[in-house]
Amino acid sequence: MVKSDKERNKGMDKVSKFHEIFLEIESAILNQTYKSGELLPSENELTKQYNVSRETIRKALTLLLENGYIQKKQGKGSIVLDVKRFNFPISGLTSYKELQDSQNIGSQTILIENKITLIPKHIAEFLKVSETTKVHTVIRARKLNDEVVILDKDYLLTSVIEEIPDEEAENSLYYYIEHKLGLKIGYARKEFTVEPVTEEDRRLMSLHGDHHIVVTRSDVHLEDTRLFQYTESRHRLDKFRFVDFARRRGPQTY
Amino acid sequence: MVKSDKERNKGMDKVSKFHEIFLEIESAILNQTYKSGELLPSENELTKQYNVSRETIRKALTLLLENGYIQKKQGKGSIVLDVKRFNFPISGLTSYKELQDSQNIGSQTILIENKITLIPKHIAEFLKVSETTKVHTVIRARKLNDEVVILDKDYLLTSVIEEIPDEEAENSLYYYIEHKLGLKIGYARKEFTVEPVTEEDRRLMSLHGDHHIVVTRSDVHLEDTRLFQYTESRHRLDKFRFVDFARRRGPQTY
DNA sequence: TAGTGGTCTAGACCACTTG
DNA sequence: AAGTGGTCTAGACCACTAA
Repeated sequence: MVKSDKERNKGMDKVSKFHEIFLEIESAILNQTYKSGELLPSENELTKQYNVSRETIRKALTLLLENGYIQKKQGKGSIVLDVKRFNFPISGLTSYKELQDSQNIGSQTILIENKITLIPKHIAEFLKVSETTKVHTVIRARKLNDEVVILDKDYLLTSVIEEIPDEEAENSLYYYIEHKLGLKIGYARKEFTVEPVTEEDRRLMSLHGDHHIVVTRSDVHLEDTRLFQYTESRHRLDKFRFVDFARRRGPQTY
Repeated sequence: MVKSDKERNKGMDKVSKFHEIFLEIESAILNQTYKSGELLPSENELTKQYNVSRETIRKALTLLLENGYIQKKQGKGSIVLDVKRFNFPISGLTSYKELQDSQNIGSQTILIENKITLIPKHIAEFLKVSETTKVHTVIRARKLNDEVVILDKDYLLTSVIEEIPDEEAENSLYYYIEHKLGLKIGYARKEFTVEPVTEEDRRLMSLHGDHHIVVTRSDVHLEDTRLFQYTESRHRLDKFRFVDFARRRGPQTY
């Protein structure tokens, strides 16, 4: 018996037509079925190919646009951009483990600490939560070629996430949260700065006499806007790289 | 005589209904007319208020969502996020001058160089353009409290931009390009790294014995996808800060 | 169950590009 | 003039939330 779409996609994440079409065209661009510099089929053409309405095609194209795959031009068409040169999207919300997997970098995670504590005072202030809030404090060192180049310090609210097994912390927190707990991650605010190294950095990381370190801080929220995580990720200067695709939001008003 | 919308908006940038509605609601959020944590009126309600169709309201809300103003929740409504804490959008494509204006920081720009040259070899390779390409080389130092903390090196293709008066370079290149030349900036790819300081950095900037510097490189394209600018912006470590709003694109496929 | 947002449609008109 | 993308509509059905 043939399963209906709904049955087949039970528990899946996105089953909308426009998202499916987005994924198909994305693959075709990564495949080079559609080559950089060329035009995609017109919206009317895609409407016929996929047998959907034009607005549905347009939603799919909007996703491609936002993710830097195409540029649209009125009267002309949708031009495929050169996506090969920046084929790993470090931008957006992506965890360390996901990055490693997508880039196949030989690396290793060492779990240094995983315990429940009161939230550190300065973090409570930053997040504007009570100082009596309890959090899982998870500290992990990321090794590359036997050197610790990244130190991740995560604080996860126990009110949202009850338990964190060591095995999960050694693998991927986001995988655990999304796939095992079934929570949906929504958005985050990130801040990048460069700061003097701390005594802890010197103790836990393989710093070659560096005096500074790149620090990224973020507060991560679920889709229902509940705050659940504060992250501080400390990167050795020579191993830090951040790539972003940015679209002009229209001329600013001066 | 009353002017029609089209006449009134001659040469303006966006006159679509959904964009107007976006701007109005954005102001209302910044005004605190809609307060953080509260719900916006429902889509049906907004449909009546603005006398437009629901899809038009939804386009406006999508803009608010992407810019971090709201979070939508099916069955619930659109929740206004706390936007005050991060009220300057460093993310996206924003020029130095625009940032200064929006933050009212007392600062000064010194034009060090503005001349037409052949494109430097390493940049030609990076951009995959011919080494015989001619560019405006614009080098500017950004002073803050009498210290040079940022060094901007811009290379603009003469094939797209014929002339750059010194006065414009001292003000804002983006303002000149968009408002005086009428070109439309589309998108850019940015890369952030930390690198050892060069002899030029030492000569032109007020470095206090720092050994490293934050470097952001980007290639900027027009809306019609033409490449027109390569930028290298060098920031003193203690003056660098980058803030980003990121939305999870849905669980990654492991 | 009523109200919310999420998706989708079929059609319309407009602005822009190219021949 | 023909084809492209940009905007907008009115209506439909679905999935989720809260009472």
